[in-house]
Amino acid sequence: MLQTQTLYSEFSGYLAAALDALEAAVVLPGGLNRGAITVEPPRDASHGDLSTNAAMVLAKPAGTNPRALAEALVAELAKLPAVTEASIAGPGFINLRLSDATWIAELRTIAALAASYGRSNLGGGSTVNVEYVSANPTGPMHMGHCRGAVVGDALATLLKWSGHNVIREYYVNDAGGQVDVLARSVHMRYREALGEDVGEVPEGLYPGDYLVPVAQALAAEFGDTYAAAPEADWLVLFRTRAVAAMLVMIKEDLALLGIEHDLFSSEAELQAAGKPEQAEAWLRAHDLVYDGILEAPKGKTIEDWEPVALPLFRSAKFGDDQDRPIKKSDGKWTYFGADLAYHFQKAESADALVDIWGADHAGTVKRIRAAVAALTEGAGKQIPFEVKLVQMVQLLRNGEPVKMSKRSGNFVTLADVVREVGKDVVRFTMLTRKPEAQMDFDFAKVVEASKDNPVFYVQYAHARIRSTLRKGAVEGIVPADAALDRLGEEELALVKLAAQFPRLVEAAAVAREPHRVAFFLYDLAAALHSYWNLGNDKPEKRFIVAQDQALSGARLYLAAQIGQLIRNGLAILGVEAVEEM
RNA sequence: GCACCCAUAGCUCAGCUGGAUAGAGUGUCGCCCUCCGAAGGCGAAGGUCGCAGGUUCGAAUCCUGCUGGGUGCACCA
Repeated sequence: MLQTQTLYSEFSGYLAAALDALEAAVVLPGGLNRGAITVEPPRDASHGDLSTNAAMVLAKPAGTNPRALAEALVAELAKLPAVTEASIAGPGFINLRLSDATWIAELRTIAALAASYGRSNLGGGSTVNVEYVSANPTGPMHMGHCRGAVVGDALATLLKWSGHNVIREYYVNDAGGQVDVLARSVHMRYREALGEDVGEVPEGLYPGDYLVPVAQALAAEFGDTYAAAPEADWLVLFRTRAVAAMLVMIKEDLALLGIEHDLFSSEAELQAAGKPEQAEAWLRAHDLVYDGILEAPKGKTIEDWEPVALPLFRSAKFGDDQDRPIKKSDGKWTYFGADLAYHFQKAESADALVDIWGADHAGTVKRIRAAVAALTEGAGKQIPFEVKLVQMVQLLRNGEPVKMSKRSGNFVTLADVVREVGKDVVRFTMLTRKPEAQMDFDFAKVVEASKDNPVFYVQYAHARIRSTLRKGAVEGIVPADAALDRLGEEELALVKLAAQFPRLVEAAAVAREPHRVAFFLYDLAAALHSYWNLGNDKPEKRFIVAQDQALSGARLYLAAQIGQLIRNGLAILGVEAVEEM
């Protein structure tokens, strides 16, 4: 069940009709651009329930002044049955106050749509490919991957709620030099498993113990066949086995976070299928790839640097520092060379591409965007391609930085952190900051179960609602919609906040910013707690009022819908709504 | 040297893609437990939105230039 009409979009329609009426009456010239018109709640609730800037936006092109136009619009809008008051404020804002019945109707809508309230058809079923995580298959996930994983996953769900078909994709870099290093590392462990004393793990190999079981399995299966054999005999086999084992581990780590991808795309398979060659041929034919000399990198001295001729992509034409090689001097594809073909492949089965990358890859955004734009345009369909850069997370423990170093093998694994603080805390915390801002993740603060901690604050609001409903049930009072007209100002304030959820979800999806949902939930929880606390001093404001079954039923109905809304928001974020705390 | 991100209350951060008197938590100060949950509640103080220009009815938000912090700058991934 999809919700296509929200209260706000409904009023946008009414506004458009009012403008049409003014055009028909020749108060307003036809053909004005209405794109900048908004219908939203005023920042200050005392101004009313809805506000529009239409008069200010249209006054100038219409050759009139905002107040005059606003007066004409107010006259039209005041005719709507849902509008109890229409007024002009400030430079020409039109503020509308809506009848209680309108809000009560919205409350019923929440109840009717339940777990679908907030879904929309904004995306019109178009397919968005969201690529996230894509960690190299050389070891378990570490905390450096965590933020991108959570943000990507929440974004994917958010886009689904907004009416997109979503492909969650993981790009497996199983073709580069680092997986050869992985294979060699496993070979060392393999010799160790056969009884050889390998001593200290040599510099340049992965030292992690997690390779031991892979090596043991190879030793059990093949004995000492490859112990003294030349690398060419075992490299592919060991690499394949190791990558497969690493992917199993990675999927387990992701499962701890509640993340499951639809598609794992292999770089090796992409290359085997000749995709990079096809891309290169097209780019060469359009003079976007040429054989040239790679310039020396600037601002950084490299001892053994010497000029080499390589096939270069003209990324400098698109704002990059210099043109970038798509092949290495040994004839193999560079990461970039394979990656542009990979994105072109993704574009074949999607209407839009979104990549979630760590900020350390920011320098490669321009070249890949330029290459993808050229390739998809060349193929006759322009596919929007966005890269969302997720900034670094600094891990702290009681204010002290926790060191992360993959090379040394003693990095902080994602699994350890999830086991220590829990999936919900990790996910919610990662979503309480806009992705492009750096963040600290302090173990001590994050597990603190108090109001300081947004996760618990939101979950507590839900638990409180559930416990109240349980208590009501014990006393024979259940949510009922018979006396909703008895809900007063304080109760309807909750409904008004709740009613913003659909437009918030849409805006968050358009901006690709799932963190907005987290902040909305925090606000909603605050409003719920605040209403609750009215009951501390005024027993007549409690959800359950002993002498008044009808009123209690109505309030429990409201509570039930707020609870539903919290569940919906948490579902987008991938966080559990708890029954009790 | 260049590119990208960030800069908002003492601290940690929001600010709905240009709207009205810039918000929340925390900290500080003052009150409040016989209570459907006090790990709480109510209230107060606290701001040159880094700086300087520009765009327009209107700027924390957009543009330009600075300052400060972060990240990255071989054919690595």
